[in-house]
Amino acid sequence: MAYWLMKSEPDTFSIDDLKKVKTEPWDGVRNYQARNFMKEMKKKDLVFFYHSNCSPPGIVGVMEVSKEAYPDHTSFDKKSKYYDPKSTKENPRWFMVEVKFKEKFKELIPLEVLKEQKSLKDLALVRKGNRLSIMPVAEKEWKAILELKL
DNA sequence: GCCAACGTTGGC
DNA sequence: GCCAACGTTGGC
Repeated sequence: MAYWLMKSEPDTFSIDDLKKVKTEPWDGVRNYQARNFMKEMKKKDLVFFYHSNCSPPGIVGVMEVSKEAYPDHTSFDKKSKYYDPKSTKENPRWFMVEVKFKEKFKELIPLEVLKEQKSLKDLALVRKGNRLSIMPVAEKEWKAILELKL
């Protein structure tokens, strides 16, 4: 089993939104590295939910992969803001996974606190200028982060 | 295949 | 709202 972290802007889609709808297709990813990580995800993999572009940014909970990578149909939809003419049903370029709500932390674990952890110095999230929205988390890192929650 | 210009991400 | 860092695009 593997561990991951996925970012979302809470104004667009927050952990509370996920809690309400229970499961959600993670559509709109238009970055090759992030896409490739989604293709590696397996059912039951655990994923940190990260709130980005807000104050304060940080990890707010845990979700679980409930459906493995399948074509992101919003890339075929001319009306969607995620439309990509280079992605076709015959040869889809973009994929998504479906995630299921597991847990919302009592308190957000701030990015600032994550940055202080020596054990997390290799995590892409805390490295300067990193904009990757989906990234792998090592088992050791996963455990270290869970110890930070209240 | 290089690289400048441009658009986006996301912390602050 | 600013802007640094990064990815992508397109001219050559």
